[in-house]
Amino acid sequence: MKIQSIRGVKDILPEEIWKWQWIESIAHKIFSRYGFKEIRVPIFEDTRLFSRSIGETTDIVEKEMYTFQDRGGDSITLRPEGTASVVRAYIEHKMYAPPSVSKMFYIGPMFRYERPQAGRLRQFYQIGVEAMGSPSPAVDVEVMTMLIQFFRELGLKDSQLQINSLGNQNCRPQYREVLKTAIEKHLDNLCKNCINRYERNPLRVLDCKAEQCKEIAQSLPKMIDHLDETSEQHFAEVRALLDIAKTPYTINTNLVRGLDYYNMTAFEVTSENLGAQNAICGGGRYDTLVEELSGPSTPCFGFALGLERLVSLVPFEEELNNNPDIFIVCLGDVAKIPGFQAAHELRHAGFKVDRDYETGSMKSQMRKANKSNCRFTLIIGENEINSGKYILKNMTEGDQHEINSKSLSTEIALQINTINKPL
RNA sequence: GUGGGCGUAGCUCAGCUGGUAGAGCUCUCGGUUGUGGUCCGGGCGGUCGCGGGUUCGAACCCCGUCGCUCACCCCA
Repeated sequence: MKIQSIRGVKDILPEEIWKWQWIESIAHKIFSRYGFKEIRVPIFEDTRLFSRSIGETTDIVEKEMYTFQDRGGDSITLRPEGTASVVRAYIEHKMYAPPSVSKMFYIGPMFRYERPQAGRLRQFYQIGVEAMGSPSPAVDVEVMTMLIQFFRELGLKDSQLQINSLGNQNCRPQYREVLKTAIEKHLDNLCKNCINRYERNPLRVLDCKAEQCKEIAQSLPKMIDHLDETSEQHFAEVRALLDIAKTPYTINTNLVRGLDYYNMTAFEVTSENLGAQNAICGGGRYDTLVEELSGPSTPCFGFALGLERLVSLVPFEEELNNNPDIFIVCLGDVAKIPGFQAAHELRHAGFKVDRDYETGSMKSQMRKANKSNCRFTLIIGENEINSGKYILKNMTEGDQHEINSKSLSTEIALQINTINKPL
């Protein structure tokens, strides 16, 4: 029986891995400008870490986690998101000790048991950013601005930053009640899901996609009209700083995050070119999570973005594929050893070298050289071996030169530098 | 968990009201000595997802099954 990959997972093949590597390198570059350093945390954790942080009654915890018992009988879960692990590590390593803010990012796979669809896999990759230790709105704005700069650097055009405020423990419970009473009047006209949400998580009614609910949601009281003084002040400063940074955004009063730990600033970046799963990035402030996981009171701000979705949006221009500098063509058995030696020498001299391991006709080997997208082909045959002069062919121009086989790498470097731009 | 669409060559797909399978691309070989890309010519390649059923006959109709995909839910 042929074994194939598990439902909802994907191989990232060599021919497209450069896209991922490129995006990741830009992330490193931009994030480091803002003082963020990478952290690598385990992909599985004590199940309780996620149920406590994400929220017992969220869909993720209730029905989407890959949870199993290990051989010691402990309940283990493949991480469905990254923030919980970073917070756990932050507490475990007492990273709150130094007086500065801890700024970290991570890149890696997450796991959720859902039905796969466009832009949604069971194993998917996220880049996440966490700034831990400051309540300042400047942190919110720096992180969001960093994100926008990252997207710009990637060449993304159609993405849109939406922000909202979710208030804090002070004002949100009150708002929740206000909202429930308001929804109650419309119960007959809401979709089935929203009737359910009314009880469990009334804020979710606000971002329902059903037409009849959208209309009703417009008329419902807004969180931002029920903020307490602290939240109100914070939200105002966030907007002011976004303006100063000239970071474009829109306020979406119906924006709600799906994880329980968010408060105050919440945001999403969406794109129309993604299909139904149009959120490319989501995040916000989570000021109480560290405390809830038994750490010291630590206000934080963070986001996570979906790499598969990002890869599908980035307008990759030139192929940054790792093509060989030189492809070696060997003619006949006499050229086998000299070809091997040439490849060896050139690689040690720092060239990217590939070759054909079979000794086919020259035509077929030249075809392979062409397909490899190499810049030069080194031809070694009986004549070349006898004369001690190999042939170096420029594959873009078509011209060729003799190269002394005794000083291959230095002569090739010279040739290449004089007739073409340096490798 | 619920619904829609789809499984035919390595890839993208065609195949009429049932008559035992086709194209393009790729690959491969060649177009006189040892030179790629373009062009021209030849060739390789498919138990039509799998299992049943109807039929003289099934890629096509029916049932089941597996897989993929999109959407709902939820989320990145």
